[in-house]
Amino acid sequence: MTSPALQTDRTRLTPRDWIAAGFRALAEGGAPALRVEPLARGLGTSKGSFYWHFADLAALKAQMVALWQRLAEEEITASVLASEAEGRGALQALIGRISVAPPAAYGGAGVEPALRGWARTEPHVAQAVAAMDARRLAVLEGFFAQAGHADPAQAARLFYAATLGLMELRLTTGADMRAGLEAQLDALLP
Amino acid sequence: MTSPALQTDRTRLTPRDWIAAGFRALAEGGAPALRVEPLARGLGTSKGSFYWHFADLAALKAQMVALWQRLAEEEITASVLASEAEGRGALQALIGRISVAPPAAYGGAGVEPALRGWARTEPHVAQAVAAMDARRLAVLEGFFAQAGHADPAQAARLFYAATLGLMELRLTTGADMRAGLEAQLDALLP
DNA sequence: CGCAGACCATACGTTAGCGTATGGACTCGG
DNA sequence: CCGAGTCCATACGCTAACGTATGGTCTGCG
Repeated sequence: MTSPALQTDRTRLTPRDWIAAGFRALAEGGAPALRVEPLARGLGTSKGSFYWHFADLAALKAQMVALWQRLAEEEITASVLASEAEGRGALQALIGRISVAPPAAYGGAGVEPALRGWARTEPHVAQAVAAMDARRLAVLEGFFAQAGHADPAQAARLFYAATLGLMELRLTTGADMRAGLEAQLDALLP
Repeated sequence: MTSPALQTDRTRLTPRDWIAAGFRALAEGGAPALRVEPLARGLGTSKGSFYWHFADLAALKAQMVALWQRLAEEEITASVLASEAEGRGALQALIGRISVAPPAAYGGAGVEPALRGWARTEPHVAQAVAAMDARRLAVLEGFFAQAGHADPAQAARLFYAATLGLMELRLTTGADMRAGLEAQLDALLP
């Protein structure tokens, strides 16, 4: 990457460090864990650092949402481009991407559900999530149409709903994401 | 019902009133909205009343979780009993129950997603949700087995995941719960 | 070397909420 | 009518966090 020091160099912090810490806290403890002083303690620093890099807590939250939107959007375009395959092959490629826990270094696997929970309290986040849902559904619908499904919109809704649900179930029961998605695809594309 | 005054009689409050208010707040603003003084303001009273009926905030939360467990369990047994039909008929009856927003007067439609979000921060809730997931999956598996599905466990997982996902999507896009569930059933039982 | 700016620590003042304590008010049986 | 119990209001001390203000430290550049 182009960043000189991607993680902490033990002394100076960058805004990205705070954002990464924010995603970790979000995945761990949900939206109420996004507080300045606990984050600072977690990073072994003080809030003086935080308020140097950010105007206030809302600024960090806004940047987190913006980053999530960028990453999720990149996931979509990457999926579209990577799947030169037509029809079913594209969907299987997509499954590979989804089941591998997208955001990786930032956040991790639990970010998406936590962010959806966060959306319940902050309208700004709710709007971002709603927009992303619509976006993803549109792409999925295209895939299912290519694959020759009779009702691509319905199939997209079901596939996406199952994806969200399996994410949830991975947290309570330890459901296997990939196997579930493949089975769902088999059910929808007989 | 057997309750003498189910809602407020404008002066005296009961524990159930506080619990109902708690579910409304939970559905509205998520777990962080479960605070004593805001709840009191919402009920037009003071926290003196709250601490008369409950030892502390944890007590209210515990009773809320307990009540949710009872109601959800009743939903399950009602579903099992109500569906004297075998196989597919039982599942269709179940869809009718699910899509109608179970908890009704308490809470409402948004309670389940909010509670799942709440589970992320409080282990007590997480355990209750995990147990309920396992319980529901077991019942669903039985239904799919009766309906003659080849892999009832997988089908149950997918149907339940789709249900959870459609709940989520109802909040962002205004997805139609019942139609989605019926379509999912068609996909799983060809 | 020495200063300027970037970065962080600390000490405030303020707010929101928790739980307690204490003193009403209202009700009902005697 | 009156006391006992039920239910609520208010005031208090406490804590955690917010955002500000101010000073300290380090680093590179001139």
